[in-house]
Amino acid sequence: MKSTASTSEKILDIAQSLIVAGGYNGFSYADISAAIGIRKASIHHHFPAKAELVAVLVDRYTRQAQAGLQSLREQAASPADQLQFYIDYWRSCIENASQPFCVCAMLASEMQMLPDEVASRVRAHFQGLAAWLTSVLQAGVEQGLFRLDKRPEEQAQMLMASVHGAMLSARALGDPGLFIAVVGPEIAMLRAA
Amino acid sequence: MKSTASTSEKILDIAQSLIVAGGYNGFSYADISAAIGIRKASIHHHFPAKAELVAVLVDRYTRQAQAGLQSLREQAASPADQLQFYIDYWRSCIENASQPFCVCAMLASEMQMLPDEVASRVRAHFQGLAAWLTSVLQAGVEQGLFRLDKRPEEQAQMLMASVHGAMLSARALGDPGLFIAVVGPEIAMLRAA
DNA sequence: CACTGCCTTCCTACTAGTAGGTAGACAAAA
DNA sequence: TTTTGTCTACCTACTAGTAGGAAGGCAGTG
Repeated sequence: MKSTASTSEKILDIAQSLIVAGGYNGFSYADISAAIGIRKASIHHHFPAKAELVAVLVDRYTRQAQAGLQSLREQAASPADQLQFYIDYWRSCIENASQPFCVCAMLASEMQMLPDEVASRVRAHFQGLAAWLTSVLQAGVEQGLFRLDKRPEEQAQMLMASVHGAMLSARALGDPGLFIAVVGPEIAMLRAA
Repeated sequence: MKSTASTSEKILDIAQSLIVAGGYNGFSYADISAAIGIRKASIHHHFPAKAELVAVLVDRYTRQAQAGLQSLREQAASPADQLQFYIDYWRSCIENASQPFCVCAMLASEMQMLPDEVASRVRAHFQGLAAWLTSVLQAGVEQGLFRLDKRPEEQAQMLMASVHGAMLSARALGDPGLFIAVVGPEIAMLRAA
């Protein structure tokens, strides 16, 4: 089962796991170099500048996320299920301590000192996610599954903040159960009585 | 209105605002040096190592926070008010965009790569805060003000995660209103009907 | 077929600048 | 006089980034 990923993809994979662990300033080209056995200069060949590397990385991440959300909307029967699958995805990531922690949740906390080209992409990711959540909530309301206190856009923002906040808290305190303890009641409240 | 703070305190003040903006790896002795007009070496006189500086900083922050929470418990009449004042403190900080963003919320997201002496202190801060929240919730239950779904310890952890998560989200998305939108319903739910 | 030239990928070797940290001199205060 | 705080001057390790070349694949051309 050899790795068939291209070098650029391997670089992005390693960079992503390093960012998830330590943020934008928490890794260097030397770290990537050591991790995949390639010289620093070769990384610069693929990604001339660090900001560009991370920008491409966030683009890739957003693309994957959007594809996942899209297929979720096509496969899951009801808006309630779609929302539940979304939450469950992160819950299992956190419980298994599997790396795919949300790279944008991490970068978001460093927003203030991110290069513009990165910061704008992180914001774009959140916009895309909020749009998906909004449409799911909207559909749920129309089908009589959800009952919202506020406008779907606002409710989507709140849900997103809860999910990412809970994700950070659960990891920081080393208590995976915290994620579902925070997010669970939040989505339970959306359900129509 | 001259500053009467000692050099060490000025160093800690600047360091704190720098950490809040960019995290542990987001600032250097040179940054502090430039900000308060003192040489790098002089900072090393006060704080030999960076990890030590931040450890002292977190200690100071925790001490201040505990003092604030203590006086809150003495002054505010009911547990419900105490909780409300706590939330309001952060809400006003975020809405005024005044710097006193929680330095531990920031450091928590970098937990994995913090020096041990810093990480343990950040955890200690959260433990202390959780203890305060637990006792407030407990008192509220005894006075018939709150009705909790879970044990007070758990509920306190959840509340803490929500507050810090909402804080990070509100700042990242540049939407201060998000803080109260996320935290508000959370505490409303605690209230006995 | 061989030859040429281009392109991709990776390399060694380097740069300028910054990181955290140290040694020792000096002045003022205790 | 010892202590405290600051300085200049320096160190080593590491940062992102560059220059230039070697090796191989892959056209197209004779």
